[in-house]
Amino acid sequence: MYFCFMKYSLSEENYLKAIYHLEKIAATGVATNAIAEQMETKPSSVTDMVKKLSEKDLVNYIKYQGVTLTEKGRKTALTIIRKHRLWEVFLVDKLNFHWDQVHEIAEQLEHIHSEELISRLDKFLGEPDFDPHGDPIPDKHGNIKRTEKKLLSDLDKNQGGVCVGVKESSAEFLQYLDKKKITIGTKIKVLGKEFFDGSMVILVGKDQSFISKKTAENLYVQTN
Amino acid sequence: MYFCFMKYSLSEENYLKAIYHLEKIAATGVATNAIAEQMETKPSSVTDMVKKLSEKDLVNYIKYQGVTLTEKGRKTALTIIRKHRLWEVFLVDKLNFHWDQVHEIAEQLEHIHSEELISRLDKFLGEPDFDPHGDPIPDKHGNIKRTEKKLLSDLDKNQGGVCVGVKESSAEFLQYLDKKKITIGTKIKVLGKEFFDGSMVILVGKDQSFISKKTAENLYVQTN
DNA sequence: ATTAAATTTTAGATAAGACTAAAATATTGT
DNA sequence: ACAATATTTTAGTCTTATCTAAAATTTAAT
Repeated sequence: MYFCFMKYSLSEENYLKAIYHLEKIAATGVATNAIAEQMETKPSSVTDMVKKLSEKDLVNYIKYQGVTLTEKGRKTALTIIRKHRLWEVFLVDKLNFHWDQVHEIAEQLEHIHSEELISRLDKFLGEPDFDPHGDPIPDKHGNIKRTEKKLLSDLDKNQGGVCVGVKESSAEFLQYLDKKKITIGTKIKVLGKEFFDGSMVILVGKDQSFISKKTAENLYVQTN
Repeated sequence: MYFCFMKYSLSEENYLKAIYHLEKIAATGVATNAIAEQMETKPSSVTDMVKKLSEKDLVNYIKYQGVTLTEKGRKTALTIIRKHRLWEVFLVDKLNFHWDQVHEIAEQLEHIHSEELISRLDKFLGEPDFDPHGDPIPDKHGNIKRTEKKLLSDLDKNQGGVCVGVKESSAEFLQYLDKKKITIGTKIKVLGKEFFDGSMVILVGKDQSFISKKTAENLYVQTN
């Protein structure tokens, strides 16, 4: 398979991205309905688009049986995700945006077509491995650096780790974490774990903090 | 007239920009044909779009009599131009693109919708007044800083100035200037002017250089 | 194993933006 | 002034990406 830097439409790119993210969750082929919900569109529109993507060899599609990305589709989705995450780094690191403000803008920037631009942006940002939410940035070939990532709630007493991401990424949650002085790169150590409600006392930097089970279940830490 | 940060479509924005640039040249209303040529589209398409822009109060349009921008249209065009030029500065200053490589990418970036983004980008770049081609960057209200700009060919012997822009901006010309070590900000002094062909001997930085009349007629310098 | 419910697809419609061909209006040359 | 030419607009078609409503298929329930 040769390199094929075909340009796809905004809509096609968004569908590929949505399917990529849904594929990670659903073990089977991704359902039309699921895509429709994610894209905030109607199932019938999804069917149409999926047929088109299938013609272009970006997805495997059999009527009534859901969708999976082809290799070509997966690569394409990953280049879009790469762009999205690099732009997020730019917005946070260089323009001092807050990590909960950047998603919408990156949704637009990810569709700018220019290999050269992204290659230079990557260098300018210092070839980062993670975006501001702790999600890994694929390299230009679509390879993702996999890391040992655990939920904070899975750590035992006295275990420690570095915050590398969030599971839920609502603005509310991110703002809450901010108040707790927890961000990507923050070192966390579990000082105590309450049995009956799963709450924790943790060490954040040099200060103690109390967090609920729900919070601990939505925070990823790297332990190695 | 209150502030109205309506979002316009890609196509609408491109028409506004084209009309803005054509309006500077044509004294009268801008001709449908001229817009079609600039936009690489057909006159009939222009008529359709111009009607739509007129409905939205962005242009004044009377059948068969050409188009002019309304105040609202002009302001909108200027915010797009502002974005275009700021992104060009970013591409050249931060990503080390060459000034003849950035136009196409900026054409895409100029359509990203976010006030906040542009405001922060502007600060990040040091609130520049000129883009890499020497064109002025409108401020957020659409005001352009006017400067005394002359063609190099209009300077007399021993007069000097700083290169602030080009009239023609083809890649060929920009590359030629580059070979001559002439870029925005380069100090130039006229050492000699040949009467019969208008060619010049000039001082570029510390070196002498020979340029043709044609070149001198396409280089803007600031003399004050 | 049928029927009921949910999901998915088809068929037909719509809106934006572009096109072609033909009609309408302006401009120009004599 | 008036025919010839150029420009501009209209009318109708096309594509992309949507939608609704109805039909087809799959899944779930008894």
